[in-house]
Order: sequence, then C-alpha cells, then structure tokens
Amino acid sequence: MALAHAILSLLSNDAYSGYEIAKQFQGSVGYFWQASHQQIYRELKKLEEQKLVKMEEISNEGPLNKKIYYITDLGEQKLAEWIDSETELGVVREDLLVKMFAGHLVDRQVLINQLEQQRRLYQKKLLKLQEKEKEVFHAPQSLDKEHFCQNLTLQMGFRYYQTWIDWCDESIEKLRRTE
Amino acid sequence: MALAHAILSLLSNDAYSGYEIAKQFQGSVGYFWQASHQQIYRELKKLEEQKLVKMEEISNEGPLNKKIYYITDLGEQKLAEWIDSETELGVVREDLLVKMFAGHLVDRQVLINQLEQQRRLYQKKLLKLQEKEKEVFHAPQSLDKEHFCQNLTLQMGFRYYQTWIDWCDESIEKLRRTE
DNA sequence: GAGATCATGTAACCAGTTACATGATTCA
DNA sequence: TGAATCATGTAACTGGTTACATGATCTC
Repeated sequence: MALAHAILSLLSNDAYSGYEIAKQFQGSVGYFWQASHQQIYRELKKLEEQKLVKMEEISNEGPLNKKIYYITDLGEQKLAEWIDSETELGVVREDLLVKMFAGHLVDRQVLINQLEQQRRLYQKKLLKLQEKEKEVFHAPQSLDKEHFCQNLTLQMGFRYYQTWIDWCDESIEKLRRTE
Repeated sequence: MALAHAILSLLSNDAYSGYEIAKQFQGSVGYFWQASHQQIYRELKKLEEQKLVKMEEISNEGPLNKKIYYITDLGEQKLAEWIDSETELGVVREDLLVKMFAGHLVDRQVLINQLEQQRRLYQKKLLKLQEKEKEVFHAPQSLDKEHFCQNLTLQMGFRYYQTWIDWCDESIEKLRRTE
C-alpha cells in the first residue's frame, strides 16, 4: 500500500519507466524511500490494473523496449486524498545503532571502525545529494510548486545525512577520549 | 536475521520477557528499531532453538507466568562477531516525505497541517526520550561501559528527533512565506 | 464493574529480499 | 571481447503486519 503511494508520488512529478523508478529509490530519493526493481515491476502491474497509472510502450528511443508509466487523473486524486490523511511515523531499523547498543561486548576500536566506515558512507550520500541539488535546482524553473515541494524533501535529506555524520564524529571522539 | 541481532543486543544489557522487549521496541529504543510482539515471540523461539538465548519461567513474581530470556555465551559470541562485520545502511521509509514530494497536488495548508501534526509527534517522542535519559543516566553506575554505549545511541535519538522538528519548523515557515 | 495494562500466543496475509533469467547496448 | 549498464521480468522465501484469541491483574 505504502509503496504504491511512493511510486505515484514520483509519477506525479514526471513519467518514468520501472527501471528509472528503481534507480531513484536506490539513489536520490533513497533517504526517504527504498525499493528494489522486483518490487516496483510487481507494484506497477497492480497500479495499472487499478487504473491509477497508464503505460506506454516505446520501442525506438532507448536500447530496448521501454515501458513508460504515467499517473492518471484517478491516480492523482487518490494520491491527493492520501496526502490529506493521517500520517504514520516512519519505520526505522538501524543496524549501526543496534551494534552500538551492544558495544560493551567488543573493543572500543571495533566501534570506532564501524563509526568511521558508516561516516564515509553517509558523506558519500551527502555529496551525491548535493550534486543532485545543483542539477535540479539551478535550472530556471526553480520556482515551480513541484520544485518547491521537492526542495523541502531534499533539505530533509541534507539534514538527515548531516545528523548521522555529526553523531559519528561526536561518538568517535567520545570513544577516543575514554581510551 | 537482523531482528535476531536487535533482540540479542537488548538481552546483552539485561534479561527480559518477550513482552518487555516488545515494549522497548515500541518505546525508548524505537528510534533505531521497531518490532511487534508477534514478531518477537516468533523470533525468541528460534533463538532458543539455536541456543543463543535461554528461557526461565517465573510464575510468582508478576501477574501471570512470565518467560524471562537470557543471552547465552554463544549468543554473546555470535553478536560480537556480527558487530565486527560490515554494516548495511538503515532502511528508511518515510510517508511524510513521500507526501511532501507530491505536495504540488494539494493546498499549502494541507502540507502545513501535516507538518504541524508530525512535529507534535516527534516533540512527544523527544520528551519521552529525555525522561528515559534522566531515569537511566543519573544513576551512579553511569560510567559503566554498557551505559556509555547506550548513551551513544540515546544521543543519536535526540539528534534524530530534533532534526525532524527543525526541518518541520523550517518547512512550515517556508510554506507560510510563499502564501 | 469497566477499561487499561500485563502477558503470551496462532494464523493468514502482505511486503520486501534473494536468487535466477534473459537479452540488448555501450564503453574501454 | 568482456564488463558495465540498460531494461524487464519470474519464483521462492523471509520478514513484518493485521486480525484473532485468551486470561489475569490493576486502577478508577
């Protein structure tokens, strides 16, 4: 159910193929939603049956025949209704924090290594998001309502990654100080 | 697999019943792991079969017969090995950001209402976590290695909730300014 | 006495992951 | 020519959610 809304949200901004949707969930919008291509192809089929999206097959433009999905009026309507409904808090499952919670079982250095590694990953994600921002938001259409809303979510992405980086730095320092 | 480690991490700090584990996942440690009691009872059975935890039934202390679970040496060993293994980035699925991403479909006021509601929820969570901190960390044992590690995760909890609150405030203000 | 909380579970279903499969195109 | 990327899918399995079930104790 929730994946359906996430796909419709992407399609409310632009038409995409399943493959492109999958790439976005693994990439730029990955800080608020993730899904594999298998999940997406399965869900797109359902959405088409419910007439919330419509599909158009293109054989000449890309390397292989590509199926482009568009949101329908019904899809937009259902999505708008959902936006105005009560929102559940996001589910979080963070292996790194589980590890820290049981950190007394291992050497401090093991924890420091984990934190440094994770910090590097988040730093990389942050840089990618900053590139994305330049790419999308230094275009002249930056004042569109669509871009305004997308920009709100991007800002949360920056904050999210930066929070992790800051916490990693603080924790590494604390662990070093107690050595 | 990951739930197993999350349960073992809790049990590495203290012995708990399934019910108590469930309450922690819905409450204080909920900012890094969530799980329902149905999942937990199911997983505890598996962990017992694998000899990673052992169970002790208590009939007199509580209101009903209670099954307390303890981590075994084997459990601690497996957990320590896992802590030193490569860590996956956490999976995030945030309905609120999905909604904002498609925010151009609705009135600004709908978005503001959503942000205000969510802000309230995170504020409540933050307050609960601050109570938890007082309760646990103003005790004299605060310098234990266990409490040191638990405190690291708590700090991330504060940062996490505060990040959401700040972002909600910023976004509400931006939406009001463009009205 | 009613409703909340404590306490443990089963069953069915749905969402998400892993493994497997295919084939074209692009680039070094 | 071999590896990476584009592009779409099926099948089996595992993890997570929802619905249902039971019964004691505690608090107003």
